[in-house]
Amino acid sequence: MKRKITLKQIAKELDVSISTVSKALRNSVEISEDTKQKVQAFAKLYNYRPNNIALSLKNRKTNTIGIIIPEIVHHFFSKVIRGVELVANQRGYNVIVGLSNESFSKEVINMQMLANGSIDGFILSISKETLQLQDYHHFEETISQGMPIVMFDRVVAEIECDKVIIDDFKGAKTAVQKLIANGARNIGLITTRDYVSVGKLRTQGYMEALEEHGIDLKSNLILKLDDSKNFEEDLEALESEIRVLFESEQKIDAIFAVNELYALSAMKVARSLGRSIPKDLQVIGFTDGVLSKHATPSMTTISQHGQQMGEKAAHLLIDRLENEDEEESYTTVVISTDLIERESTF
Amino acid sequence: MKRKITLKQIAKELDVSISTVSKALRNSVEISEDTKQKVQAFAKLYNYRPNNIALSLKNRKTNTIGIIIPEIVHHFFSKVIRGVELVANQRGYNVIVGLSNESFSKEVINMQMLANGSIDGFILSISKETLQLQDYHHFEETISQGMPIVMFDRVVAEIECDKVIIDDFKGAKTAVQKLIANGARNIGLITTRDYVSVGKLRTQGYMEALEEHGIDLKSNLILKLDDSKNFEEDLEALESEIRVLFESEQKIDAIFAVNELYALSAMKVARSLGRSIPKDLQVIGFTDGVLSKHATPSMTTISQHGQQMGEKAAHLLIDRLENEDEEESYTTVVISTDLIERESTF
DNA sequence: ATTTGTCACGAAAACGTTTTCGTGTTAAAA
DNA sequence: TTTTAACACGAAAACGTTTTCGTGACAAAT
Repeated sequence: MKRKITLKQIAKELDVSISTVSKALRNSVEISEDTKQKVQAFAKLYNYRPNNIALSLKNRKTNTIGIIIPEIVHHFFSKVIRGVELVANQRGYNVIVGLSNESFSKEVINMQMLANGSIDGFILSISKETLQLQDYHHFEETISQGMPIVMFDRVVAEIECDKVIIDDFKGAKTAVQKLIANGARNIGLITTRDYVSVGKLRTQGYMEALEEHGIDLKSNLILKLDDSKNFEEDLEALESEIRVLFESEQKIDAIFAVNELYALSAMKVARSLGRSIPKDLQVIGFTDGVLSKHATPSMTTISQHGQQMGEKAAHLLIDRLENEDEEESYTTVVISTDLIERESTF
Repeated sequence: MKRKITLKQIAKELDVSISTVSKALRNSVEISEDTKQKVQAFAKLYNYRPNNIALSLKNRKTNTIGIIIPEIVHHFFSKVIRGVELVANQRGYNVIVGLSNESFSKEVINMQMLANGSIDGFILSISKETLQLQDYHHFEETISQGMPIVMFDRVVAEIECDKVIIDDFKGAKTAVQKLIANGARNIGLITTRDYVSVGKLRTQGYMEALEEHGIDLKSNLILKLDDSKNFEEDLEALESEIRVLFESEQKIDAIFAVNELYALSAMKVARSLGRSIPKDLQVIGFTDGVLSKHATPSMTTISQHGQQMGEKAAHLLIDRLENEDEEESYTTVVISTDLIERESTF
């Protein structure tokens, strides 16, 4: 139950000044070999470690980065955290997490809690509610106080900062092109309402792929779901919406879904309607998830490379932190997606 | 790019002392109404917030808790984090995460990084390697320095601290009892080697359930997998081990698996061998996961209630932090498991 | 004998707070 | 008029570091 030992205690014990102890421990030339040895031995014995908080205060630098995400129980986001933690640790930083739970106010509060000196910079992905409200003042405020932000995945053009995204447009287009190449002509799209930028871009990718192949866009084949509903908790609702799509559009021969759950549910519903996958219906999802991999049949997906995004975001942030002044220009890094072919397509 | 404003700056600007500003902001009776108003208005205008680091140093309290887990890309652990974050935030604490990646040395290093003043206490689940090495000196050291630890899920009797666990023994027993009640008599067990405590307990629960029903334990029905292999990356290996079990023990009519992946793979292999679920084979897994829920057929499981564990752990830790002195007795909280019946059993 | 220089160390400031303890001013009580 | 009390505020210490700038002792150079 002994408290951690401090410089002051070592100094008193050895009958030298605090400064001498500090210098001795950092091997300063100002201190005689004798004293150094004495101090270092004592410090080792008592397992002295400099107090981080004191250092943070003195250096005005915490060596800690804050990450704010909408949800942690989510394969993609936890992969991002893993990436961030990995490079943060490598480069001597800690990671402190805040969850916005997709709520604007929790996002704001969490940022305020951390922005008061606890961290040196943010890595974040914007909550759905914030995207809907389009209220970004907390980001602007943070940045104007000299605290850098790196946004990933869900970003927004209005805020100038470093960003790490995937090419949602191109990824979606690739997926749909694949379906077309495999012979599909009536490709359904299961997507969300448009306020989340990534959903919008994926929808556009879908449309462009169709157009390039001279396939008319049929709005009946597009199912726009209200993403504010928590379908994870109410699979019934999700599946019944999808069922309606399949029943009213019998000729659908492929599905592109903007996330894993939608794609999986589409497979499930299709099978329950007696359609076999991929023979009668090919499916591609957009995700990084575990469901696609372990589903039966396993699902072809567009991978998001969450960990890589996290790593890149961390590097961007730390680079900026450690090159004060430097160039003021912000970069947007695009992580390329991959088409992971599995059993739900030919 | 203006730095955050400090008490000192406000004081200079308003031509009063730092103490006056501090007191005015905290509504001290020592300060006249006039001055209070003036100071508070100014502070509001410049969006003053006390610097957390300075407060931490002064109060010798960071209001931050550290959580060390073996892996974040894992449904159970991310649910625990969510629980921890939830109550931590409610009670005014931040959460800083460290990942041990199942490695002893990373666990030690991570704890050292955080123990030097960055946090007030730990919540952690022990890495596999640490459990194997049985080297717990870093926990003892941390505790002896007056920093409380709460362990969850993977705990160890040697260390005295608060713990949050589930009743692995009883959960497993319940699962097997259910299978027996459903008519199964040749129940296979898919488990891990014994060094991870939870695996051992679940295995014991399996055995006791059999014994109570007078069913002989046949060691041929038990598949012990080497958990150091990363089966998530090598499904083939996992499935082929399970296939061997099924092929050599044709009479198996039920499977109890100690985690989600094993259970799911068992279902997959069984189906590929032409057996239908649950008619020919019933399956119960032990988990909190998303795979069980979304599998086809969906899987009956013993739930671990990860979020609840996280919440409880956070409460235990914060209670201890805020009731210094108090009772020195440590408690072990057992979170009850539930049998979640789905389609893989009758 | 005086100056110069090196050596080894200590004092103090600074980071941003909170809090204890004065202290000068004014009004009320003796 | 003198003592007391309330009032409103400031100085300073403390939390644990690092770093700048002295400074006293002693040896070498003049």
